[in-house]
Amino acid sequence: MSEQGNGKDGDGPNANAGGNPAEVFGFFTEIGIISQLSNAMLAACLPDGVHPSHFAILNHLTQRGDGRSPNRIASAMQVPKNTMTHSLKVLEGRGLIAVEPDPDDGRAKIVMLTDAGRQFRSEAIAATAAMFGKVIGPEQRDQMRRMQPDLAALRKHLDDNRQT
Amino acid sequence: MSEQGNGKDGDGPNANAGGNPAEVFGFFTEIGIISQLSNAMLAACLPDGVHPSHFAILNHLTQRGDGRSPNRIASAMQVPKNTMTHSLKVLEGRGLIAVEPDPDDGRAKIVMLTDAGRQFRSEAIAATAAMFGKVIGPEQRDQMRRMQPDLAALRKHLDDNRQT
DNA sequence: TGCATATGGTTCGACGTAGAACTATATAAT
DNA sequence: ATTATATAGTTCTACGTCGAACCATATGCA
Repeated sequence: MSEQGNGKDGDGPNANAGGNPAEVFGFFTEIGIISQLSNAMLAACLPDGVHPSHFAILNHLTQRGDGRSPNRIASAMQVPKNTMTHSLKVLEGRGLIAVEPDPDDGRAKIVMLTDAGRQFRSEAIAATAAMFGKVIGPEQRDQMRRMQPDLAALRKHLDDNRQT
Repeated sequence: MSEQGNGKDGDGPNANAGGNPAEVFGFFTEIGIISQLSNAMLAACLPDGVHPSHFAILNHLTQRGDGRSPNRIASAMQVPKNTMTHSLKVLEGRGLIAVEPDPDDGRAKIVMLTDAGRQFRSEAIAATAAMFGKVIGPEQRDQMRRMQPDLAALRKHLDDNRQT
């Protein structure tokens, strides 16, 4: 983002706290743009009414295993539970998941992947990989590999220290 | 995201196109999470009804200069122009910008920052910098600095090669 | 047992985002 | 000059997201 870089605008008592705030600001801006672009690429690979956030749920269930409660899924994806209620209704309506009552807890439910859901995810991943293959070359892959450790560490730090 | 990493699911004809697609997928997932977290931090610093996207517009006008058309701002931020119409109406309603007709083009308008808008942005930046200062330490700053060149290069590449 | 509190999920209302259709002005072609 | 086309903005509608209020069940405590 590049901010002013002259230290003129954010000058509170301890505005830059041991570093240039514009640097941090710019970094997150860059991150946001990449996130937006990659998300758009993913969205372009998904059919009709399936949003990237829906795909992320299928992905999560495949990797971490299904049979979990909506609430657990919601906190794993860091969205409020009412949002999860809505998203699960969409996925259920398309037959990609099945939502059943939890036999051990009268309040809770259990989310199961259907065969259609698993197949849908596989096809979406294939389509996405194909598209990425057109845009991501060896140079980009190297960049990603270089950033990966710092990126993961930063993500973890932010995740642990978030005040929400 | 870590995908399977066994190359079992996305195996179309040329599924991995010279690299592991799960690697790319995981990278973007990490990026998405960081974007979400940093955005949440920013949102927490903004008052009542001002969304990060609104703040981004003020920021853009400050850095790139005001007096531009809504359409130019929209394409710079990569949102559709109807979204920009809505966002500008919010900012105008709060007195942070002024929208005037373009004297040179009967169709177009011109967006100007107001003094209140400039001041609002300064205060928001100060608040954000303060919050970042609490969460971002020297180690994180080093990580960001290390990633910065690759990140910028990747962003530019994706930006140039997007099919939208 | 009975009551307070916590937790899982849903409903409601508000808002940001975006595609499609529309109006108005500008530009190009004939 | 007239007509076709492109561009700037708006409106309409639909959808994802989320805070707040709400209901039902579960748990802790007296």
